Amino acid sequence: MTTAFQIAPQTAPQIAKSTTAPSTTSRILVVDDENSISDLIATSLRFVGFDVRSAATGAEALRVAEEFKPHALILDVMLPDTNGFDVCRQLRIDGHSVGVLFLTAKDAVEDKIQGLTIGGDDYVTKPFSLEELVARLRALLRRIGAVEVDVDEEKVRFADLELDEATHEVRRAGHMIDLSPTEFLLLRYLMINADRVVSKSQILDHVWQYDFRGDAGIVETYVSYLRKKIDIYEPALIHTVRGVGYRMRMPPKK
Amino acid sequence: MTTAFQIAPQTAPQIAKSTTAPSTTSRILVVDDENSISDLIATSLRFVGFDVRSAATGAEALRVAEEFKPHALILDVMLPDTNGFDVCRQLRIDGHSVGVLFLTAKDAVEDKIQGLTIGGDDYVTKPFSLEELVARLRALLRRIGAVEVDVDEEKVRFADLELDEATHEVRRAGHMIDLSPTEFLLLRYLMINADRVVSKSQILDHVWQYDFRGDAGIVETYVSYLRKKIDIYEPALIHTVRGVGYRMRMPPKK
DNA sequence: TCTTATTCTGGGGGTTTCCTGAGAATGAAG
DNA sequence: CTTCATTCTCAGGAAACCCCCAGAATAAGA
Repeated sequence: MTTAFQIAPQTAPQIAKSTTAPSTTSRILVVDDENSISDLIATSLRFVGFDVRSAATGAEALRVAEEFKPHALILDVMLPDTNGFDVCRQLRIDGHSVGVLFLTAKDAVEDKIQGLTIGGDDYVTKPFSLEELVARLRALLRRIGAVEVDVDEEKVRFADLELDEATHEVRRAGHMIDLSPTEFLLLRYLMINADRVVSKSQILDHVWQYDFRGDAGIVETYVSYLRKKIDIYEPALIHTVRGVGYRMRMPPKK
Repeated sequence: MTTAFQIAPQTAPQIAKSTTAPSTTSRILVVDDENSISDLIATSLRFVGFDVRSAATGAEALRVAEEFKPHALILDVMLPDTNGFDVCRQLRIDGHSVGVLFLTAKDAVEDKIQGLTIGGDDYVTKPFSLEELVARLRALLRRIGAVEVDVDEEKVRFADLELDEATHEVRRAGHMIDLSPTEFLLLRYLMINADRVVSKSQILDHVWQYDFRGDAGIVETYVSYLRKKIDIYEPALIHTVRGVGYRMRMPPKK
């Protein structure tokens, strides 16, 4: 038997964006010395509607920030010249009021990740999934007030489905539905791209960690999980487009 | 330690409060020669809604105070040029009526600290936790009348829980509950962020001393303690959001 | 209809996360 | 010094989670 190893292209774009695109385009500065990572992030963020610049070193970051005036930084704590904390400190001394989303290795020493959540900041461990990164970035921007949002805007809706990004709650027709983190991200991705077909590769690229090497079969499994939780109600919203992917939509009235 | 969706620490309730009482945001001057400390404090205070400036020496503090006219100082007693007491004395000679929150090492000489509280001042020993620092600062501002508050505002409430900041008393449905200091801070943090998910990292960063080197497991332990004291009553209010953090809320209806 | 590719789903194993109890360290109080 | 409260560490077990597999079901094409 043949198992298809699908390593989807990292540039796979998130198609629909107009729905959640920020009203004012926020400027984001990505700082990471690994080009593959910063490109991945930058490309993805651009697609989602952000204004993005990147830097590979702390010094460069400060230079770019000076004239770019970003609303937020995505900042690797491990940099060739300095560490992320010093960059952050220097920036704030210089009077920039930026939010910082730190990138840290999963196994980072405890004392390295101390105090990262102070001042509205947050951190994400590598490897991450793009969906998660973007979600956290949005939350950060809201928190520091870089973009103004009314309470209702923290929710994603489709049909009688309602997904609250702040509380991680999902309801269908008012019923609370309990989802695991991965299920939550998957559902969110489907809802954001509602009425569009998304391929399994796309889903893999956005919902799973960027170093995930398994095959796309896992997506089937998780779609199955989701259906058992949200499509036990009528009508079914998750539809498969054979040979192409999945699509969330209201069933066509026959 | 894991990923965590992160929602605003103290911002929401803070903002909510500021609509009711403090007509003017209080100005705070932070004086400490250790950059990491003063940054930590400044960042945190700014986020909570204060107007903050910092200084690294006594001389600089006096200079900045001259034009900044702070309502309160957070002042390290150990400074490179002088000590905090002299700075304080000088300030008052110059006619400023400020409250002072001294920062002192744990093993500071007792008699130096004696009598600090007479002028409405207070002190906090290093290392401290941000929750405690902010709580003490607020108390100080209230005491010196920099902000006017009605009595009821010293209490934090959620559901049938009531936490009195002034007396350190906690009640659930009228029953007095006895909490240790750490338990109290933890509960307070959870209540202030009620209805939001807070990660273990956030809790660690805010409730524990900034130099704590243990792992986040201790948060689990303390949540466990808290539950045994406050969630023996129905309904349970502390909920865990697996892979994300904890959340205080009324159980979902139905 | 028959064949084949594709998708669905239940089951199982390995891992992670969480909860809790027990006991050691610390520090304050008597 | 002794006692007690508090804090912290550690470890076992339970539960949740994630991933893969393999057979069943389904749709498409011959």
